[in-house]
Amino acid sequence: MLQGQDAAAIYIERWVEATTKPEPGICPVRNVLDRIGDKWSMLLVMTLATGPRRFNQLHREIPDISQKMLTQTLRDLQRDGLVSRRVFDTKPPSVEYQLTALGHSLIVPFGHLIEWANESIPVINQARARYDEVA
Amino acid sequence: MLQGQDAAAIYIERWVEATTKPEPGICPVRNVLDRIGDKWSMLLVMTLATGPRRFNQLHREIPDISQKMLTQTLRDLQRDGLVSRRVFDTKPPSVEYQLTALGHSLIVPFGHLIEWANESIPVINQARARYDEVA
DNA sequence: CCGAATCCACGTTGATACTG
DNA sequence: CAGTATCAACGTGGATTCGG
Repeated sequence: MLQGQDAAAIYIERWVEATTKPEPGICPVRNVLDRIGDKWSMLLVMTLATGPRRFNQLHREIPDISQKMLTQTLRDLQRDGLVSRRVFDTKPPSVEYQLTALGHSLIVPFGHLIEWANESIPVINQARARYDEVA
Repeated sequence: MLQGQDAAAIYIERWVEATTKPEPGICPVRNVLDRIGDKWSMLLVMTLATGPRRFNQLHREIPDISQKMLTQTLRDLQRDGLVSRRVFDTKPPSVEYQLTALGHSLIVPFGHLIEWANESIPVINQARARYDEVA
């Protein structure tokens, strides 16, 4: 993993590399950002990070999400290969969701962002206060 | 910076730390994710990463963005302390935008995400193809 | 050159009701 | 238990027009 103050240059290169690919559909960054940026995906990923869950179990842990969005977000995550879905034909049926290896691999880079958010939020709030007070 | 296979546990802790704070407004993660996830913020940040730009200069480099969203996104970034704005009262007026130290500090953790996106996009596309073909 | 202001189309999300 | 289906509300972003 890269370190140091000028590591930024490397990341800028990667950004260019990622955003200039004329790949199928749209660029890798937008694909990932659209998922990460949506309202529930990362909350689900981080919840599943500690172990598999069943549908209503997830719903109980995250009461704010609607049933529709829980289903939809899980489908999207499954489609992207971040989450796997196993059906046990018990009666009544039971479905278990868990992170795939790919899903787990997202936690570390995402964690760096969380870390940055935690460290930076005081500065951000300060900047916001200053900005708002002028206006 | 943390490494290794079980670093995930640390990041999960940080996630909990960040999401359980009953801070002013909403949690740090949502604040940061809302910015990062929007349509233009990171594109602007990465464009400004290589040096300051003037308004129309940015507009020329990113033709797809509307003037409204360019202004609005720059305002939001400025409010969060990620971008600074300097006005030169020449005639006609000229305004220069550049990343702050905080803005620059975002590049590295964001870069990890880009790196993940670049590495993972083939797997993701594969997963999507498999998912779609069943349906 | 650097915006502000307005209007509107669209996608995302939520609420509610129903089903195997 | 684990969904689907339908409808409505809301916010984001784009197009356009105007101003200092």
